[in-house]
Amino acid sequence: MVHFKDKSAGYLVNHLARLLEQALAVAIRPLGLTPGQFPTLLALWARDGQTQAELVREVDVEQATMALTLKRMERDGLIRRERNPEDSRSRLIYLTPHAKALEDRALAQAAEVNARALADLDEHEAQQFLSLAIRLVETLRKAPD
Amino acid sequence: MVHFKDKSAGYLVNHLARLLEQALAVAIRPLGLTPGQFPTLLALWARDGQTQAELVREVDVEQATMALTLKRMERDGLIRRERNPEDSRSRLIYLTPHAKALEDRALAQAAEVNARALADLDEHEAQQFLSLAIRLVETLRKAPD
DNA sequence: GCATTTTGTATAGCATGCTGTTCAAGCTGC
DNA sequence: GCAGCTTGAACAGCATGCTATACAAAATGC
Repeated sequence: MVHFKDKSAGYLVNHLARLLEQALAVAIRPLGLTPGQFPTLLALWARDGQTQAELVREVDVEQATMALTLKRMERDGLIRRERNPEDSRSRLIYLTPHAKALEDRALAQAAEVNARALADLDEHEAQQFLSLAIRLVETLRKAPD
Repeated sequence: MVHFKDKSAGYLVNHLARLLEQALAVAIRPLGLTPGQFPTLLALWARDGQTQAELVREVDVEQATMALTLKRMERDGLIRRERNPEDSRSRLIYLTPHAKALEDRALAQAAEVNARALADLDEHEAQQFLSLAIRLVETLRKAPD
């Protein structure tokens, strides 16, 4: 019998997200990183010295979530904050040398987890899955409700 | 420029899962339900009177997670627990009449959220996405690490 | 030039997930 | 018939997400 859960995008995506997050957690634990830090690290590896508000827009989480993530990253020695000469409400967020040094190994672990998840799909199917996922994200980001 | 996040199954699925969970939260809030309760409700609507261990296997979350979810559901008047005559370590979990009465409306809301997420895809693409997602879930559930 | 609005952050409170630990009850083997 | 293993469940501690609130600094309007 086919259950609701095999026909529900929400159910499947939630389940898949938990499995992927777990796999990533295991893969990057030896580096002292956690899955929740990954999107912010990607943004900072791409461009160092951003404000919290910029990171919020790029990572698409709520400001309160980003504030807490940055607090943990600071605690863990991944970032430091310096005053922003342009706007004294905000501070600029910079990666520590330690966090910069982790980039290659962290990306390699993430790529390995992705490859493992997609292992059962051929090249075309994998690309298809990513394209469709992007379209769902875009659809939901635009939907006002 | 294409970012890592547009090529990473993990990044995309995490983002998509957050968007879908949020949309579902809004849609079922008027019913007094939360997204985390949904998988357990689906299992109990399909078969009432299961043990916690059975629900854990069906929903595929950790036992501690299920224990806490059930505690909140009990607090919210969605379930009650009765002693299991077969095994006094466990209790059988039953939906309250209130929770049973919510089934149709809750399923309708979930279906509406799924439809909205898939709105940009045609019939074939939507089916393709669900099939591929199922295969990723199965691959990761089998992977030992 | 000042009141109002907007923007940038922090914090509290809560839901949902995890690991680790503990404990009771059932099962197994000798 | 009991020691030891297995199974069912609860709870503590923590990460990651959300909403709601609060407040300071910047921008805007008149």
